[in-house]
Amino acid sequence: MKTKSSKSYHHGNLREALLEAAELELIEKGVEKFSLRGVAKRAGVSHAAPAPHFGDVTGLLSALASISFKRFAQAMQSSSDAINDNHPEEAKAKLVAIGMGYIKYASEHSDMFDLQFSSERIDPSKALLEKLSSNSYDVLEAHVQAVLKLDNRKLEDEPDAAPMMWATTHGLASLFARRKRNGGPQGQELQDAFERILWRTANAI
Amino acid sequence: MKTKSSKSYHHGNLREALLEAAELELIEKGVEKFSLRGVAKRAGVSHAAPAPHFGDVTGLLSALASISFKRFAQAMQSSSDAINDNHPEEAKAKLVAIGMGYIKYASEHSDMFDLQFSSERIDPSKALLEKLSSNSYDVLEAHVQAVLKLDNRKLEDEPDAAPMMWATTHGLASLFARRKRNGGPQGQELQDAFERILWRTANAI
DNA sequence: AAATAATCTTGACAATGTCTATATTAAATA
DNA sequence: TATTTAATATAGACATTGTCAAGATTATTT
Repeated sequence: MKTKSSKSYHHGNLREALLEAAELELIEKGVEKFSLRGVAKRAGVSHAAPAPHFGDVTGLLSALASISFKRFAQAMQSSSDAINDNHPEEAKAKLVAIGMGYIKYASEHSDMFDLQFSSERIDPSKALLEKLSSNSYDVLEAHVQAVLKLDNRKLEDEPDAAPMMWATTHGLASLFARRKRNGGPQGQELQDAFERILWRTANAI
Repeated sequence: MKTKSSKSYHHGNLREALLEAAELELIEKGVEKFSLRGVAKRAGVSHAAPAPHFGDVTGLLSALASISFKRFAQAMQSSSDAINDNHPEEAKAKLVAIGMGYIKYASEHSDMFDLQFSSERIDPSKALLEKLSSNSYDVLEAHVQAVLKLDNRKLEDEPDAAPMMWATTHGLASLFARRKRNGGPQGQELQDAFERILWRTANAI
């Protein structure tokens, strides 16, 4: 088992090291100023070392976006799990929690979030990316389904319900992430407003 | 009055010519691959000619984003104006039309829309940009106000109403624009679904 | 042990944004 | 009108970037 500090010609764990370096690069420089050479420098390898692992810069960023999608879905799920099971309005509360987890992830990891949803530097047709992207949607859709079930309704009866919830949540998240990036306000009142809006939307589906 | 085809050293109307060239460049290359030198080439001037007019590439793109914001607000307004004044639910129908205009602009001019809302290549603190951005929001807010007035409510009583409508509309628009960019479906059924969702949201404020 | 494949380095190339110096023309001023 | 001043555009240079090709080094397989 090779360690990362080994000075051998072969790194031994370069793929993961590059992904870690890429995340730092993304956080510090942002999506647009993200540089492949900068990543290589961070990892202490030559500028062409990433090629065998990721091809071009799009390949590296797509792999990073895949990681972000995994964490994203996980953040939503754990936000939902934090709702107590004997909550008076459990289903809706969990759906709102999903939305708040969505927003929280977007604001705390705005660069990764941008990479997922609004970057031309990734290739969405990469199989893994498409799958993980739809996984995230499925998490939310499952919670919408649970809410519909309260009234004995099904997803097929209400094809607009999940897209509506997704759109509102995504709109809040991306507008908030943008505002945060531009130095706008981001206090608790705003979070409270988001939660109220999500509740209203959950009640309207 | 100089014509654009004049071969004089001074262009005479370079600022506007560069903005037109920049829009073409943006449409053909996208935000990320947008090149200042490419714009200069299109306009038939040297690569450093844009500098006196816009400073750097951020200056040019910010100016272009300002133009887009103007058209954006105008598209929403004219979409609202197209609703007949004796529509049975005039106020809500106009609000929904605003949303549909929003979505239509995002899908028909997705590159300009991206530039407005999700690009690190513009400087949002440019005075004109901030003003035009809030103008767009004001158009929607005014329509929300008209809807609230139906029940003798005021904007101050319902601080969440306009943000909720904005978020849902923006979410639909940006998710749809992304899907379109990635070659996803974009049929009439989708437009109908958007309209139903906007109606639901308008009824929930 | 030898052959093959994967990994990494080095060097090169074109493209890009921006800076400086300079040329040309327009506008202001005397 | 003549001259000065400012604005506008060009040309050249520079550092940075992504990608490619050739070769060196090491793992892996045969």
